[in-house]
Amino acid sequence: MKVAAVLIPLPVDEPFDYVVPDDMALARGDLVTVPLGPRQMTGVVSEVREIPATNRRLKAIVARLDLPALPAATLDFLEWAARWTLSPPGEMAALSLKALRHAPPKPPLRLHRVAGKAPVRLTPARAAVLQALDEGPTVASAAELGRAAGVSAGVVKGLVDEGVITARPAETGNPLQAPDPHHARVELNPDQAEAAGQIGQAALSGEFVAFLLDGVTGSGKTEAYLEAVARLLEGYPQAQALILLPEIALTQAVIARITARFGAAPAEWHSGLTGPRRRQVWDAVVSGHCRIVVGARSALFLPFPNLRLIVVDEEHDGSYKQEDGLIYQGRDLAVARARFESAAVVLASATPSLETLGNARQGRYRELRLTARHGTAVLPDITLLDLRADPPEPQTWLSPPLRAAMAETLARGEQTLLFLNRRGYAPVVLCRACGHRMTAPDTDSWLVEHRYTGRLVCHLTGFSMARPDTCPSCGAKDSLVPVGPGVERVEEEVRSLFPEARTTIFSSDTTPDGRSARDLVEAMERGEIDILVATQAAAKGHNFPNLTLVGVVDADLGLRGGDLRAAERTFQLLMQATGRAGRAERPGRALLQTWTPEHPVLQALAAGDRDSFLATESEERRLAALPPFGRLAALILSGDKADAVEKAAQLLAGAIPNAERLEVYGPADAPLALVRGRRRKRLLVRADRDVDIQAFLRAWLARVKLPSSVRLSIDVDPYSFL
DNA sequence: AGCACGCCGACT
DNA sequence: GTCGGCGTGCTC
Repeated sequence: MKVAAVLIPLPVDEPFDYVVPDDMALARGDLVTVPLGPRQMTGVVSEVREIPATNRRLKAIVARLDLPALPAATLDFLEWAARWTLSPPGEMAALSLKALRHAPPKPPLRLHRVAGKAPVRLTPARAAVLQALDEGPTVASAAELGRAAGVSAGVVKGLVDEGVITARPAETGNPLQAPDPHHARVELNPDQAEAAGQIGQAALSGEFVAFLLDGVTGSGKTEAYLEAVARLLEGYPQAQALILLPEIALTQAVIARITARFGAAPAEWHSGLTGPRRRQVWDAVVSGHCRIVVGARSALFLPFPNLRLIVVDEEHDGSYKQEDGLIYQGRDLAVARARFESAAVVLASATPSLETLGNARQGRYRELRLTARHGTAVLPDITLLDLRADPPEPQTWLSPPLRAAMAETLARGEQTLLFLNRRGYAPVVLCRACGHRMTAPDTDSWLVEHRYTGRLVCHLTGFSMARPDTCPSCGAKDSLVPVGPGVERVEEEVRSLFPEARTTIFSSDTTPDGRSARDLVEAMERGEIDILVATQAAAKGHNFPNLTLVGVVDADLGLRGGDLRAAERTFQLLMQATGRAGRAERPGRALLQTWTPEHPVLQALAAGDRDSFLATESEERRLAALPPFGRLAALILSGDKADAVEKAAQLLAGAIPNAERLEVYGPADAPLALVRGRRRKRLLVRADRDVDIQAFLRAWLARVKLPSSVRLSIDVDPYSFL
């Protein structure tokens, strides 16, 4: 008999076997409906094999879905990714199938008036519809025609039912326009042309090649990789390319540039899409019609049959790391996917991660450097402002030299960006009477005061509460005071210092979606804003020609707390933020306020010396045998009851297998020991680079049976140490 | 993940 | 004497 192993979205580590009905042709990658207890689920066939009739009673596959199978390389990749991240393979595979829950949008209708046929009752609404049809386009949905006539779709449907209007599905063909590689060629400088040539050729070769595309802000990385996409499509028109971006705010700008370059909009893929649109893009990708996809990290799981090029833009960006649910590093999976596809992959950044740089230096990635800055712009002059010498007045955050520089900039009619990577008004709220610090009721994190909403917010869980009048600890009235600055508080200070200036905040609270972010960016580009107070939402990707001063309010922020990548992240963020200044003809400068100007990260920034910073940081990691010179994995145990979590941690700690060149630390309280009412304990594994850390983890976990009241999540290559 | 089975408190 | 709490375990 024939049996199929089917991956279904369950937290189990193996596919389930089902009998293949005799009349069903089935192969690896096919999508099927299978019974699971009382339910039915959609799954992917991982394997079909012939076995002798067995006494194991297996259920049968219900149906093979009438959809293209997952391409072989896609499925190979998904199964590998599950093993790599120690995730259930069915759940990994399900990432590729999420769009199937929706039907694609209904095709528009071709609407015609039937000659000589009048409605039985000509109501005003019906007359409006007929008039709109006579005047307007004839290809539309019933709802669109109704909207044009100012009535509901029901009126249109009534007329169709009565035979006054005929409605046939319009032939739309490919809903996504085909990109034209010749549409709008751009002049490239020699560095860009060299990079585009190498990437394009690699993508055409059908072999796996990884590139680091390393170039300062404004050196034209986007043009270079778009030209590589153009060369690929010229040489191989059926090829598909995937461009990954760290966040939606950036996608609008890149999409506009792709549309301009290729004369057709690429397909977008991110969490903001509607279900039907997702399905439409999914269909177009799996059928091979869709050539260019621009998306967030989840686009990595789309079923491309012909993927030849993956670009990971801003590869150093922390948002490629997925932290909840399935835990993975999107940038690393992108490289793995390219390997399975025999495609080229480009990791692009002005401040590459140490991991990527290490891979380049070891010869695993080819290094392409863009050195020339666009136009006449130069990198800004970076100065450290020692707050010990020039402290701000009490309860203010801008030092006298920074204020003076802002005044000059304003007087010249140029723009200032004040950068502070802290949302809200104040990061901490204290009681003046008893010293109580406001925290979330079920989480070990401080509540951040937001004045715009008048609420205290937990940035970790989203919990919020109205600001109380009395201290919940001692009951004192009006004793709660905000401590420290967030962007809202800095904005308040700026408004009182420069009441005549046009001041705006840019943070995820004020611009929650791509559209509002784009509006704000455009207002900034048109010079309608004098002073922008921004979190990292504004740190990257935008070109503000009249911006000549960047003030970093707290350059020390992020260097505190000391996790593995603190220095690296701070360097990258500040480099991106200061890189905003002086992108057009005017020279820019950046002033960094700090209490520790001697810190190596800040010294490297002030010297504009990225390579020496990276060399120093890299050496420290090498000495400690930490990533990228060693490997890490975190095991987080969580549960409602502290004693159960503690016992499970002891159970795990007692079952550590022997291993060479590998150590286990902990168990210890996770840095945030209480999140959403759940206690958390953490164990950390460090291993040398060539140790198979996944095999070790599997062997370890096989030895213990954890109670179901405690949840274990495994993070191979943890980033956040929360 | 869902969903069922299974042992201990307050109700018709 | 039952209805229902969520702890434990299973789903091919």
